[in-house]
Amino acid sequence: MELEQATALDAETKIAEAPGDHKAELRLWLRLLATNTLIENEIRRRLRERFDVTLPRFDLMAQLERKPHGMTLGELSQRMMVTNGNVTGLVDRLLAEEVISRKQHKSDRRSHIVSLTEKGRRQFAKMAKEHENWIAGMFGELSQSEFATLTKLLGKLKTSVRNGIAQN
Amino acid sequence: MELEQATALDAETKIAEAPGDHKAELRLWLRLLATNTLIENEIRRRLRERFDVTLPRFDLMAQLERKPHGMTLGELSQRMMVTNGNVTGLVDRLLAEEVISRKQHKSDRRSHIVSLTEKGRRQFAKMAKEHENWIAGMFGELSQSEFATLTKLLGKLKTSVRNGIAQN
DNA sequence: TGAAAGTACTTTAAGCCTAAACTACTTTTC
DNA sequence: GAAAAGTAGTTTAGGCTTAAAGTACTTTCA
Repeated sequence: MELEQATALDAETKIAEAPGDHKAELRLWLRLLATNTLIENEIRRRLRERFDVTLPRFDLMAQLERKPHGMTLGELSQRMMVTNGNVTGLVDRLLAEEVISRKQHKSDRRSHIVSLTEKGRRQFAKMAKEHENWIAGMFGELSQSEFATLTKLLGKLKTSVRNGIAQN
Repeated sequence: MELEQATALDAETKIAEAPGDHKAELRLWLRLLATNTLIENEIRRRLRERFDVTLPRFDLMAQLERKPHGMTLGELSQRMMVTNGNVTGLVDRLLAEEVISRKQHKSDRRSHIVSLTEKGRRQFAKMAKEHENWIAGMFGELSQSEFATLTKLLGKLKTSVRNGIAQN
């Protein structure tokens, strides 16, 4: 039943909400978005400065690194949550840098398997190590239990979002 | 004290970590990123489908809606966490749609004030209402207390990230 | 007061990203 | 087994985004 401050959150807001009002949900979304953007912009900046690489390229390499036998473009686009056309372009650019290779699928001639080259694996290993430290540095103020709670609740939110989207 | 499922988190990971290993932090970041992308992609899709508008344009209008007297392009780019050049382009497109207006700053001739037109205010009001419901629909599975905890912890994370970036 | 430094914004070049239309191939169905 | 439906990937057109360089104006300070 408290009034809202300029920037602070208010756990009791829902109680006083008018029907159809979802300010608290909106605030959570804006906070999630802002936090994400803050991190993403900084990671982008550092990847460029330190390794002259873009975040989408780093992300694509990270996906491939987990699958030594490679994966199809379609699987890549699903995992990266982007369109096929987007992956086509990224793959072209990474092929030109010789950090990935592409070969025909054995049985399905529409399909192609891409995987990291040796050069790609080496390059990615260096980047991944620093990247991990950057993230740890940014997350340093959270305690272990806050960490665990946040990870758990985000998992729950993710499930809720997936279901909310599926239903319409 | 829970054991890890195939996809679930593991609160005890840190204890067993090798020095210099930050898998738990990385997992939190990936989960934050995935959740954000999931929501953002869906909001983008619905804004396009329902109102034929892009997320950046919606976002810019949302910023202006909170400031009836308008704001400068620089203030917009700060709040939206994008570059000045980006805002220049967005403003051009929104001017062409006549949902915002731009006028010279009274005392500083380098500066311009943009604000929503009447048409823009009307359009935004309609969109904002549905947008709020979309978010609420996606977040529906969280309890009130989970909601409050998540909002609080994200606030803390945001502060940690800001500080982590500032220190370098 | 006038040169130097700084600020607000724009322009440019290049990469990212999407939806929609397309090509080539595979699977289903009758 | 051939037409229809479906799938993997590419192309295209257009918008978003950035870093870096440029223009026009304002502030600082010697």
